[in-house]
Amino acid sequence: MSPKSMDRRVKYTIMMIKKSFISILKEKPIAKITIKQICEEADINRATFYAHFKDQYDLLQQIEDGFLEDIKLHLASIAYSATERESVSALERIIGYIKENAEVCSLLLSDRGNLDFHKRIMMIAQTQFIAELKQKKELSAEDAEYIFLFITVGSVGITQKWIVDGMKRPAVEIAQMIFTLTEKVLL
Amino acid sequence: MSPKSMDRRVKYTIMMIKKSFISILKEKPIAKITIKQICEEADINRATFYAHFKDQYDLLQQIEDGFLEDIKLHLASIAYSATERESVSALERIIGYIKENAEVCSLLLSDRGNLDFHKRIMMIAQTQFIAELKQKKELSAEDAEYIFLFITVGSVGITQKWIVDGMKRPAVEIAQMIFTLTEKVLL
DNA sequence: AAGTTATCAAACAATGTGTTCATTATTTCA
DNA sequence: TGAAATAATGAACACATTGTTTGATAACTT
Repeated sequence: MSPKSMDRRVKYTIMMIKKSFISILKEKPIAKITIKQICEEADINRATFYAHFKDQYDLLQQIEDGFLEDIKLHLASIAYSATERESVSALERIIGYIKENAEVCSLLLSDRGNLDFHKRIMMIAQTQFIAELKQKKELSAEDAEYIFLFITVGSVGITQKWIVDGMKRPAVEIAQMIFTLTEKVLL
Repeated sequence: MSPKSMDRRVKYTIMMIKKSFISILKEKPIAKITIKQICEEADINRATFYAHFKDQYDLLQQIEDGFLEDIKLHLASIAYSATERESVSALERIIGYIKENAEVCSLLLSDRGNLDFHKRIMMIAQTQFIAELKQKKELSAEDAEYIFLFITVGSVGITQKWIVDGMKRPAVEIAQMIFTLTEKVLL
């Protein structure tokens, strides 16, 4: 279902529903949001909602998926990075993209979204970077997983704090910080 | 409201409700759990539920709070630890306690519970440990916060994975791993 | 044993859910 | 452009959950 091949009506409907949902999500946790409310705010029939989404959670999931799709595209243009400069740059790109879409991101990455989404974003940037280091160092598969997890989740934590604090620092700085901490752990 | 001062009936009611809730939480996410279902499984009147809890989320919150209370007690017996051995031991204690109460913990710390709860547990063990290192190193307050966050959230990630993997490794090993990674970051 | 307090069953209006169906509006493409 | 295809709509529906209130009953405390 690429947005290109969609009927214009469908595009409009989905756009309005997502917009409405995001707007409501700013005010209350997802558990308190009703389908009815989403539809009223979007001025979309409730039956139409059910034609596209199962419930609020399915809707959130789809928003997140679309987001990751975008991020992947942003990264696709970057060649596989072997040097530090390139790694940091990849991280910076992602973090910069997050800043551009601050409104939605700060929602999805705040307490509102779910932790899995955080992880997925960070893993995109680091997976290949970590893969190399698995080889370089002589780590058991399981140990490597634990360390990988430590780094990934920690990085997510940092990004989240940065967002909550209003994204005042430049993205490069955060990217550099994550990279440095990662290196230390892998020393 | 310490459990000591409670009417026996109240103790019983709350016990049954929590038990029922935990049991249901194994099968479905909290959002899909209804008050009615909790009460039926607990054989408690619905009106009685509302006398004690606002909703499922309030109930979960209270379960988590009780849990943290327990953990704090477990730690209270440990003197302020300055050496590595003592720090690791403190971590091991917590992780060991988690293992003892595996059933509930694996729920609260899995995707089911919320991230804040993870953080709160780990912070208990590390707060004072980190405090020292803020002084030793010359870090700006903000930088220290970011690094602290990286470590805390990363540690939570490791513990979570350990639980999900069935807690096969001994608790000391995980404690040692967290300590080592923490030290590396702070190097 | 008497007084206090928690739980209970039953009932209630209010609200949301998920689905169906005929009707209307928009889009697609031949 | 005009016909066929498709999507959105409004209304209605049975059903479930919610949160609250009532007076009666049972258990606890002192």
